[in-house]
Amino acid sequence: MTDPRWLDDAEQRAWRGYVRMQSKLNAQLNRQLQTDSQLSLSDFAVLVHLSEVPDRSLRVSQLAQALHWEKSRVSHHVTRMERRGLVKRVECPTDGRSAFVVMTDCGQNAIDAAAPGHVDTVRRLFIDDLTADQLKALEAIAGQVLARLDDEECRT
Amino acid sequence: MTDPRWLDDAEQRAWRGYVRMQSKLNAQLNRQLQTDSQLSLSDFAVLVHLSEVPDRSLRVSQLAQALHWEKSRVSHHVTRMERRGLVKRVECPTDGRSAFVVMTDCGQNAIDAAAPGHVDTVRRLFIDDLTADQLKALEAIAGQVLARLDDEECRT
DNA sequence: CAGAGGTAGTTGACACATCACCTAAAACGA
DNA sequence: TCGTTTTAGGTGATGTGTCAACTACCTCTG
Repeated sequence: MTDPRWLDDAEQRAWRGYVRMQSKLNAQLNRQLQTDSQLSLSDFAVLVHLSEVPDRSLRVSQLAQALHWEKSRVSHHVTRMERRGLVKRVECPTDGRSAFVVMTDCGQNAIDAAAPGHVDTVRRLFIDDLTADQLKALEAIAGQVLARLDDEECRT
Repeated sequence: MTDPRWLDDAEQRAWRGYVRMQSKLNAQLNRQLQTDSQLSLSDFAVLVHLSEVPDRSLRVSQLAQALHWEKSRVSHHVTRMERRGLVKRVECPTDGRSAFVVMTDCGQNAIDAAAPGHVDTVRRLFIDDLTADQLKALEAIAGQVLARLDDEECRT
């Protein structure tokens, strides 16, 4: 490692601001969803993906891909959600290794009940404070950084 | 809850991009720090704050305030870091309730060793891909959103 | 100086994430 | 067809984060 290029002032401010925003925003969104709907952001993400798909059913690996989660994370999370009746596992008849994750009616109700409050919170805490230009800037930043992250990931 | 205002296309793109960037970036930064230096981002944050302070020592509540963490989180984390010898607890002689968290030499070495690689990763994955304007935009966004978040928090 | 109330910190229970490893069922090639 | 490899998914251990409840100590007021 050659002499590191420390962050200059502007970089420092941007980075620390971003980190702090990110962590607080996450915490608040989680808290709102949890207290108002007894769901975590992760539960919500899983349910969203299942609700957007025919039969409300995806294989574990598809879910992992859609969510950009590791399969083990999906598996653990599905186990917990299954315990609460939000989803259930169904074995695949044609491939003995495979398992479907199916959203139950209870899961559907949960997300229907949670979605409006969640969107509202996302707006209140984030979207509605930003101008159209800022949204565009953010989208661009996310795009660039994600490209870099994906790139880096492949290289591994 | 009146009819929710769902996100329009641009908002959707910005929001989803941000969420995804945020989660992947976090994961990668954590992974790099972990594999190269056996530290988590949280460990790193604690050590940074301790290293910037006289005696490398802060009371738990000061640490909590500096990091914007709950005191319970600090307590748990300090326990884990203490187990690894990165910090130690010292009772306060003047206030029997209080405890100091002091960075050990081992902790100092750990952060000295970790910092260059971490900054480098932050640059590679994030900062260096962004223009000065983008950094300024990001700082502004973070500022606005944080103001809103703090505001919301007080209100509670 | 008693005791009411606040403050500093810890603890236990639980949810979450990651890692390394494991099992079983395909798929495939000699 | 047999044995190897790949693929789908699950498991256990460990570290992390949150909440609610708790202990011990300080402080302040009558």
